[in-house]
Amino acid sequence: MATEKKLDCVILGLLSHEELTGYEIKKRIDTALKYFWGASYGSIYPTLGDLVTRGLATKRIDTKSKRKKFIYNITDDGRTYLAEWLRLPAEKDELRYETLLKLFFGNEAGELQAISHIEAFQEKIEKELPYLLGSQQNLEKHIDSDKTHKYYLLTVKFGIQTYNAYLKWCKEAKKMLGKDYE
Amino acid sequence: MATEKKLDCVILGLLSHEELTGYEIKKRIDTALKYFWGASYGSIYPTLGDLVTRGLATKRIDTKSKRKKFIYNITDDGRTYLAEWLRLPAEKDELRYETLLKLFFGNEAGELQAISHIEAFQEKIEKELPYLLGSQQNLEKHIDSDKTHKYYLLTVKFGIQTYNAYLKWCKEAKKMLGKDYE
DNA sequence: GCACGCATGTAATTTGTTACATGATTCA
DNA sequence: TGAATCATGTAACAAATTACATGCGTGC
Repeated sequence: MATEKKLDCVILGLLSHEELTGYEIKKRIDTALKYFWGASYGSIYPTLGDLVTRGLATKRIDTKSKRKKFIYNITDDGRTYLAEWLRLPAEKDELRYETLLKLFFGNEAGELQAISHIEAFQEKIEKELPYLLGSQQNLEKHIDSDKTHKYYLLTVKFGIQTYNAYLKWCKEAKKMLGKDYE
Repeated sequence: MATEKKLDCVILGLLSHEELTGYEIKKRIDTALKYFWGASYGSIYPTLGDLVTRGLATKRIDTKSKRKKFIYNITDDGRTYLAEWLRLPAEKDELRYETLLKLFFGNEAGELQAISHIEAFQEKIEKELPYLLGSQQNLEKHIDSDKTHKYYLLTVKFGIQTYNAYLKWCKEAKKMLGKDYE
């Protein structure tokens, strides 16, 4: 992969808003960032250790809860590092859709198979869209309670806009493949 | 990465339509597949060697051209392997947009920086869209000359649909960040 | 004569996933 | 009591990028 690691910035970004455990970081990534970023425990915990070593975050044992857990905080150096990265232009926006790959080579497999790939894709989108719409509603309701909400909302709206475009394309594509009915 | 390698299928897919050299494969990926897939020489050549070892492709020296070059062909086993993969549902459609990441954490950097990220994104899209529109025109003109064209067109239309949605979002996003003017 | 595009490949390095390993707490 | 969720981490492995290394052909 070697495109320059961004997980450290992602984690610092999350920590810039609130202190979190590794487990909570994973949850944030799997919910709020889900539509445009991903990461596994196998990369989160080592990166967290790294950030502490580099002085960009601190780790402390939680005393309040009964469970053994470690709470991470961003340091001033961490904030500087994050700000620096945020200032730089985005290097890479990448889309990797296996569905499109299978469609591109669709002639080898025939129309029926192509249609079934499109329908599977469509179902996935239709299932996820309601969550995005829910997020939008929620964020719009509490837009003033926290300054970060506006930025979250921006990314949610991106998801909604593109998902609607996907659905429009699905219909068009099925029509092109001879599925006019229904 | 470990998500199960797909480059072998991508290459077989390209070879299913015509015989190609490694160099040409790279070019196809950088043009036709550009909007939803990518690969470098460092992965293409080793994979090509692999495919030959596994009997899914053959390699022969080109005698016609003056340059030293190797032409690859798909075998019957290769076609079977490709068909098998095409039949299976897509496992992963992934989007990784650094722009959205920077926007999500935008509160740390402020509105002006957020706007400049959006504008950079918008410019990139506006620059690429004409190529997609050109491809669309071309493919629609010659849709009947080759059965594969219909499938290529499908993916091009996907790109156009999503890029237009992106542009719509850019406007909306800038408005949300207080850039009403212009 | 020289720059650009054609053409092939390898090695080091990066980054990340998956699977494994472990164990506590909460709730039904 | 047993399942689900909370919680942390490591090790083996996979996949791909970047940088390096090399050299021919063509057109200006």
